[in-house]
This record gives sequence, C-alpha cells and structure tokens, in this order.
Amino acid sequence: MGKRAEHRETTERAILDASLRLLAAGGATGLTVRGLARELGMVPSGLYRYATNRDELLTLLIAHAHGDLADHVRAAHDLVDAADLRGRWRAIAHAIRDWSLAHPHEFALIFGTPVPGYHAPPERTEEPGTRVLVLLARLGADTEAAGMQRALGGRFDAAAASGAAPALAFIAQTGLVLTAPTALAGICAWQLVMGSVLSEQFGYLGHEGLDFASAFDGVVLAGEQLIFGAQAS
Amino acid sequence: MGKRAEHRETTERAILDASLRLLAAGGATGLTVRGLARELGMVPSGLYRYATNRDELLTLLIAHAHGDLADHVRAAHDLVDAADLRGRWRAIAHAIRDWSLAHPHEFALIFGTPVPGYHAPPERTEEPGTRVLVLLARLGADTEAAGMQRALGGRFDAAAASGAAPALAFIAQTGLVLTAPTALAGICAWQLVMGSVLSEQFGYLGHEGLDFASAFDGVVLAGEQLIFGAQAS
DNA sequence: CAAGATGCAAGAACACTGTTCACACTTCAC
DNA sequence: GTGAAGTGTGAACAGTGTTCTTGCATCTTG
Repeated sequence: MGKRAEHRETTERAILDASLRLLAAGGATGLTVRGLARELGMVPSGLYRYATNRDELLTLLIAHAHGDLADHVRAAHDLVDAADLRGRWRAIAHAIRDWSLAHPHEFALIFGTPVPGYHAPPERTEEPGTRVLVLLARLGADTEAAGMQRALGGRFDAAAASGAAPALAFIAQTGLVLTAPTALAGICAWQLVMGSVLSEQFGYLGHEGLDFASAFDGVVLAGEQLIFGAQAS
Repeated sequence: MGKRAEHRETTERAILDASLRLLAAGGATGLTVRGLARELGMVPSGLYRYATNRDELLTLLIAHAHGDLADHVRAAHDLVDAADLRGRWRAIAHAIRDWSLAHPHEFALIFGTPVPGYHAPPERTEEPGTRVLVLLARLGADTEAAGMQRALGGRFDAAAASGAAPALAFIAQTGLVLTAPTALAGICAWQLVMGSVLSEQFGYLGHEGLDFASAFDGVVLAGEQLIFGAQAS
C-alpha cells in the first residue's frame, strides 16, 4: 500500500473518531466543520478533501450508528436459543433500548428530526438501517413455521394485506417467507418499542413521567402479545 | 388599552404568524432571527424586545403546536358517542396521525430531536403537552368504570405497578381514578401510535416501506386490543 | 401640562458558522 | 525525471445569533 493511501486511511479513521467524540459531547449541532478541523489540527477547508459537505460528515455517522445498533441487537439476539421465540423478541427489544441509553446522541441522529432538505443517500444507510427489521422478519418467519402465529382478527388481517404489501415485497428479497398479518404484527411490535424508547429519550412524557425500566418490561410484554398472542403466565 | 400595549399585541401576533410561515416553509432551521426580522420588515435586534433568545421563539411555536394538536384530538374525540369507548380510542389515534400529516414541521418540532442544551420551560409546554394524555387517561378511567378493562397478565401488571407509578401520581392530580395496568396499557397504545406516526413522518421504514394509511388501521386495532382486549369481529 | 422614566427600533459590531478558491507542496505513475 | 493527481493552507464571502449604543415615541408622574 502506498504512502498516500495509508495516510488517507488513517485520517479517515481519525475523522470518524473525532466526529464521534464531538457528537457525544454536543450532539449533532456540536459537530461543526471548524470544530472538527480544530480537533484534527488542520484547517477547515482541508476537510473538504474527505467530505463534500457537512451533511456527508453526518451521513458517515448515521451509517456508523446504524451498523453499530444492528450489531448490538444482532449479538444480543444470537445469545438466545433459536427455539425460544419469545426470548428472541425480548432480546431484540431490550437491545434496542440498551443501545439507545448507551448512545443517546447517535440514537437521536438516526431517529430524530431529519435534516430538512437533506436525505441521507439510501445506498449508504438503507442496508444497515434495515438489518434489525430483517432480524424481526426472520423471527416472524420462524414463528409461522412453528405454527405459533396468532392473527389479531379479520379487520387486522385486512389492514395487513394492503398495508404491509410493500414490506412483504422487501422481505421477499431476503428469501424469507411470511404472511402479511405476521409482518404487520412484527412492525407494530417494533413501532411500540420505538415509541417507548423515543418517549424515554426525547422526554415525551416528561423525563420523570415513568419508571422507564419497569414500564419497558410491560412494553415488551405488550409487543410479545402482538406477535405471539397471549400466554398463560 | 394604550397605544403601546396595542402595538405590542399586534406585533406579537405578527411574530407568531410569521414564525409559523417560516416553519412551514423550511422547518425549524428555516426559522432564523434574521429571516423572521426580514419577514416582519424590521431589524434583527428589534426582535430581542419580544424574545430573549432564538430558543424562545421556538418555545413559542412548541407551545402553540402542542395546543393545536390537543385541540384537534379533543375535537375529533368529542364527536364520538361517549359510550363508544373503542370508537373514542380510534378517533384519538387517527386524529394524531391526521394532525401530523397536516402539520409535519410542527410535529417534528414537538416530537423530533430536542435542541441540545436547551429544555423548553415546562410551565409553557407541559400543560398543553399532556392534554392528549389526559384524554387517554379519561378513556382508561371510563373503561374501568364500564368493567371493560382487560389486563395483559400477571407479569404485565407487575411491570405496571412500578413502571406507571409516576404517571398515576400525575393522573391523580386531575381527579381521575384508574389502576396501574390500565394506565400502562393506555401508554403502550399511545406509544404504539406515536411510533407508527414517527415512522411515517421520519421515514424509519423508508418512505415507501409501507402503505401507511392501511397499516395505520392495523396499528389502531393493535392498540385497541392492548387497551380493551380482543374483540369478536 | 411639563418632565422624567420606560419601551421600542435602528445600526454597527463581534464571534461564530459552512463553503469556495487560488496557491504551494508532496506523492504517484509513466 | 517529468507531468499529473492528491493534500493541506490561508484568505475570502455570505450567512448566522447576539450585544451594545443611540435616537425617538409613548407612558406615567408631579
């Protein structure tokens, strides 16, 4: 490897590290081109050799955060016995919340207000962004294969048939087979967890409106019921 | 009323109107002190007679948006027969989504990433911000009074007992009586709806990952089951 | 009614921000 | 070795939030 390529690689790495530091320190608005340049001991304009935009610096962090979250959820999920379907769901849900607590600013970057007029290029964020959902889809497929799925009812199935159609088309690309009601039930469970984590992170209910740890246990159980149906507990 | 007080009132009104215009046009970042001053035909520093900060301008909009959302939900809710508990839930849920679609930027302002280092003063946002939740609490109380509540199970009740305690303390101030499991079930349903609306607004699932209108029907049904239990449909 | 106090807006200024450009200097490929 | 490409510098421009001082209209008080 040439001297130049090596140097570029190390500075790219340094840019990512310093960006993460600034993000952790002051959130998305704390990541300024000039501040990043200061951190790296170079002049602001120099950074434009590595990113055409400030937005591209954010894209870098968004892609990294997506991957980090997906890795974390995947690791927690894989610790559970594959046959323990409910346990897999619980692992996924808790992993999402745990990661958000450990990385609040990265979480806000992914799930907070999108920057107006700027859409992160899908080719760099879509694949890692959907890995958690693919994990959920696999859980749904396994649930159906085990004969465990329990639809919520006729009207729910009808809503799923048309509502989840685009999602099913996407899931089909990954080789998984599952029916629309299961897909929508999984999405509902995921949205419930996301709503809960967002409530906690962004303070929708006030920052002391709930005992979040305990309440989240209830949320996970509610999501569990949406996917698997009621359980004799 | 003196000439001065009158003038102040009209300019305050003009500031709110112009702020809403700028917000609708370019989101929160589109609301700049200088741009607002241009819109009002005055010099930027003049605005500091009416708001000590740019953040205070945002607080103005946040308070307004909270009130607007609560009014909208309340109006939709009150159209439904008070005895139709499930119908009241559906009205609330759909009103939240409808409002978010009609006012995406105000929605993002309320529920998007909080400005780091800045917390909107609770005395100006808390009361309107909780009006929707109070509406839900009333629905929960009526549900219990009708003997309709259906807990999800022993573990859920246990999570609710500790998790929803702060929420119950708040609800008690409004004179409503309801048990912890009902409160947590209502909060779960609300979080499910919020997760769904946030997914749609912020594109968590890609902006074409779902047929959102149909999928939301399923979400509302799922929330309905969390609050009221399964229904023979 | 006169006079002092208060509120309002203007204009200049300061410290920031993202971004562009022309210029040196180093490294690479031929 | 020589031309080409990549890399960092420094100055500059337009924009931002915010703070002053200064002049003027309005209100309140004697």
